Amino acid sequence: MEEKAKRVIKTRLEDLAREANVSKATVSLALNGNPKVAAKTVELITKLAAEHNYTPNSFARRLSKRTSETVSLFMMGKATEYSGWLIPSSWLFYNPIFKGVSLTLSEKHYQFSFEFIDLDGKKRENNIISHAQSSSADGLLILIIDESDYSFLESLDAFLPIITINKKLSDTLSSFEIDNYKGTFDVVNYLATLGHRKIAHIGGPFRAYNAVDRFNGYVASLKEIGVTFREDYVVEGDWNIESGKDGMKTLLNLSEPPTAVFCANDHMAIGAMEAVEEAGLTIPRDISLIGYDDTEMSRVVRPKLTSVSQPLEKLGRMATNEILGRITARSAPDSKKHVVLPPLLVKRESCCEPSR
Amino acid sequence: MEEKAKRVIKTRLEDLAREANVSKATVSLALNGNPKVAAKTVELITKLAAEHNYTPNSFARRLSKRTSETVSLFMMGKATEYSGWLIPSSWLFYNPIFKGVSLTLSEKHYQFSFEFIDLDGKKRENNIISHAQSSSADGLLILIIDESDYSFLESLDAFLPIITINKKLSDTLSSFEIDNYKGTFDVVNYLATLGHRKIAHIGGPFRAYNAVDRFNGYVASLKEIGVTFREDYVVEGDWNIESGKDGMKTLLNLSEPPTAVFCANDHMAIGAMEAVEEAGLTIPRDISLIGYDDTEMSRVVRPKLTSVSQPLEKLGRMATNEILGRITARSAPDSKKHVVLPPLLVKRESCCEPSR
DNA sequence: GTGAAAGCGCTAACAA
DNA sequence: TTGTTAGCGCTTTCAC
Repeated sequence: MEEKAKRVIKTRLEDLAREANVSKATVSLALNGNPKVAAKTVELITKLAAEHNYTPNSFARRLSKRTSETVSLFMMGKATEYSGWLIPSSWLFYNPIFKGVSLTLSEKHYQFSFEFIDLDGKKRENNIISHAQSSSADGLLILIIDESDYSFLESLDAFLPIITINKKLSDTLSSFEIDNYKGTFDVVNYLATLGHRKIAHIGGPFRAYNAVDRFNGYVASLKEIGVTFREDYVVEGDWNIESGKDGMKTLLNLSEPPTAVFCANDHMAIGAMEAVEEAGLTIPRDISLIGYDDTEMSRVVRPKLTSVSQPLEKLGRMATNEILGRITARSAPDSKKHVVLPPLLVKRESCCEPSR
Repeated sequence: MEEKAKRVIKTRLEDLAREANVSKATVSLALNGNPKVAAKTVELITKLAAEHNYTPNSFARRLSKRTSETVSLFMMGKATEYSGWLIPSSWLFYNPIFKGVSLTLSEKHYQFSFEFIDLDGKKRENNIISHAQSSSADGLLILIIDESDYSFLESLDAFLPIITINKKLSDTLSSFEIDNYKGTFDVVNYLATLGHRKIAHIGGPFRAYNAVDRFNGYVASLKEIGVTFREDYVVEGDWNIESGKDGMKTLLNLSEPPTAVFCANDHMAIGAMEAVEEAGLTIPRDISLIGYDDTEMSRVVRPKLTSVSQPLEKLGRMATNEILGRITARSAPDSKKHVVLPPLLVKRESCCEPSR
């Protein structure tokens, strides 16, 4: 193999044109399904294209059409240790979304680009804009994790379709999320039905929207079932197993420990289990326990963990379809869409009536 | 906001040129660090570029330079139910690789494109070639999962740098993998040291390379410790929890059941645990158990599962760095690289001396 | 040290 | 129905 031959020689539009004895324009039109081209010309060209395994140079096409046929998924969060993409414990949460987005995009022959954007970085605004520019996406899917000032997104949306996932930021920015309130209400209500009144909460880090929403949901649900909120029944974790364990220890040391605890994710619930175990107590007899996310782990621990399952892949697919629609519509829709999908309480073995 | 203003107006090279009172060529050279440009010209242009938040149109540049600054990660497998990308139980295995690749690429300002390639599809060869073309990658990282005929990759490598991950296909194709033989030997040897002779194996689906390698490693290690191989001590699973459970049931029903079983991944090991539990036996007293992959779940089950940890993220990073080197070298290296990284046996609570 | 000009491969008016 | 032509925004000789 000669050194010179190292580059793959791709057939170009021009090659096909020469061979078919037509112009480049005709080939282009034919291949793009323009109805004005004669049927037999189309046939010939298609045949030729197939023979030569022709694929258009996507850069040339995009340069010319001034679109990128790309949508970017930006994951906005603080690049601290706990941030989703960086630690395994959150993969089970992000992966389904990721999968939904990437599969949908590839079905529609769109490129998918993924970027983690660090909110701690200075000039966050410029950061996301330059990311958007360099990925030259036709649309942005923004996965909102942490609380922050996202107001600049609204003006960006005027130029570039934007949809937020996991959190509705404002009326003017379309969003797709899962109903944390319903999820938490189902949890608290289930516990109440079982007879629990002393229901504690181990939350995620309160700079994360999901953590805050689930906490708020917990508080609201408590009110709904007529139980007064106790500050000492709430502890803040960091999504990880260890923090759940610590949280449960704190709760167990209370003069009046809870009979049930609701954790904002499965990992912390599993840590909590360990603490209960180490304290010589058993679940659910002494403490009822509920997690969130319905990860595989919840089915694997003993007792099996009651949890809340979320249609995450569907969320990703729906958001992707919406952004694709916005891109092809090429104008702002009359009204912004705000979709909230319901989660589902999955009852397993970690809850029962209170014994005290 | 006018409808017309919908498109983001990016500053172009030309805009900077006009403002700096130089030609497009100069701006281009200056921005690309060409030493022939006068220092003060460079300074001016850089300042202007920063002010205008200039990023080059990547499509124009790529079209002109005839490179894509993209590397693709192709995941080659059968798109049946169990295929990695499609089921959660394998995410814990693929994610670290994925993460290593994508992070390294983004550090080097390369684009990352990801594609799942279905080996069941007809015209597999064309399939991957057209995928490679349409992603127009400068290099290919190929994650090999299932056994298949990959010989066509070698000729492709002459045009486009290719590196396989997870499996060495041939001498002429660089590869990065983790030593399944060492991993399995450490497992079997550990069990032998404990005094076990009746060591069974629950394998993955035998069309998967990892499953085959771990099985072969098991057989070879048995020989090494002087134990004769028994066919009835091997059962084939499908990586999932349920299949591990079924496998263990089969093993338990043997007239002479094993005292230890080595599972080709953690999920199956956890299924096996369930079967042991249901049979009224306990781990490790009645049966010693070892998994593979060292997923989080292994730390979460009771007893904690002994497993084999693999430097997957590092594997992804190394492979990426190598392909980047190959791309910039722009010629084949003298010799192909074959890197095999060692795994590590992580001892936990699921093994002890045999009681029988 | 800088500029003019050609060209990367494709699309899209506008003509013919 | 098909061809001509002019870009898209950047890089890169080759003159000056």
